[in-house]
Amino acid sequence: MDVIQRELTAFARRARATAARLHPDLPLVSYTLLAHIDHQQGCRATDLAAHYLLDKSTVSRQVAALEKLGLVERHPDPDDHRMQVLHPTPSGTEALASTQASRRAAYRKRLGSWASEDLTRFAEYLLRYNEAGDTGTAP
Amino acid sequence: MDVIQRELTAFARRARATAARLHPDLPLVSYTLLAHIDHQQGCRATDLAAHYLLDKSTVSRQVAALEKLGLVERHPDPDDHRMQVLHPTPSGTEALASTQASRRAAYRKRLGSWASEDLTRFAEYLLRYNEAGDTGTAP
DNA sequence: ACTAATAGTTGTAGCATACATCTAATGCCT
DNA sequence: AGGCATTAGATGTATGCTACAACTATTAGT
Repeated sequence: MDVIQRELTAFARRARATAARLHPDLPLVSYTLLAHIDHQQGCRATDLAAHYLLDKSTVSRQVAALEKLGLVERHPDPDDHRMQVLHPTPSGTEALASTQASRRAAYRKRLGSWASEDLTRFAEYLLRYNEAGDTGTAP
Repeated sequence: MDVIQRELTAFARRARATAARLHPDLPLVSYTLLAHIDHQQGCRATDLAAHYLLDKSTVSRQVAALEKLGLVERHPDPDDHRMQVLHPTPSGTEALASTQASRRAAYRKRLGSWASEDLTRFAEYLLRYNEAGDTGTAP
C-alpha cells in the first residue's frame, strides 16, 4: 500500500512536467478542462470544479482563458440564468484532437508493450481508485 | 487506453487538493521531497530534480525551505564539495511520521476494501508505468 | 593550466490556485 | 408577494510552484 502511495505521488509530481512537454501551446490546465468539457458534451463550470477539486474562481479564470482563445463557448442556460453551459468550439475540438494525438502517441510508447489484459485491469483499478475519491472525500 | 489517460489525468489534477488537505501544515511539495529524502536515506538535490522532473532551482528553493523549517540537514559531500548530501533531521523524521499516519489512514479508507491481490497488482502496474517514464522520457 | 562539465544559488517572471468578497439569479417559506 | 438563504459565477488579492537564465564554486579532461 505504501508503494501505491509513493508511486501515485511520484506520478502526480511528474505529471505537470510531462503534460507541459506534450502540449506546450495549450495552457496545460486548460487542456484538461477542455478535454473534460468535450468528453461531457457540455457542462457547467461548477461541474469542473467539483470533478477536479478546484475552486470556483480557478475554473472561472481557466474557462475565461479558454474562451479568450476561442476554444470554448459559453451559453447561458435558458432554464437557469445563473448557469452557463460550456461547449467546445470547432476550433477547440480541433486543438483537442491534435494534442490528443501526441498524447496518445506518448501513451502508446509507454503502454504499448503491455498485455491488453493488464491494460484493462489497470484502467479498472484507476477508475475504482478515483471513484472512491469522488464519494469518500466529500463529507 | 484512453480511460487510463483520462483517469490518470483526473488523479493528477486532484492530487494537489488532496495532498493539501492531508497535511496543511507542511508546504506540500516539500513533503514529497522530504519523504523521498528519507526513503533514500540521504540523497542529493540533483537526484530529486531528476526523479520528479523538476528544475534545479525549484529543488534548491524547496530544500532551502525544508532546511529553514529544520526538517532537513545539508552536509557537503566530503568527496565532492559541489554536492550536498541531504538528510532528514529528527524533527523531519517526526513530522514525516505524523503526516504519514494521516496519509496512510486516508489510503486505507480508499483502498481498505480492495482484495490484497488487487492491491499488489495495482502497485505493480504503477511501478511499471512510472519506470517506463524514467527511462523512456529522457532521451 | 585551460576549458568543459556539474552542483547549486539567486533573479525574474508566469501560471495555477485558494480565500474572501461581490453580484445576479433562484428557491423556499411564511 | 417579500425576505432570507442558496447557488453560479466573477473579481480582488495573495501565495506557491515552477521554469529559464545568469552566476559562483568545484571538479574533470586534455
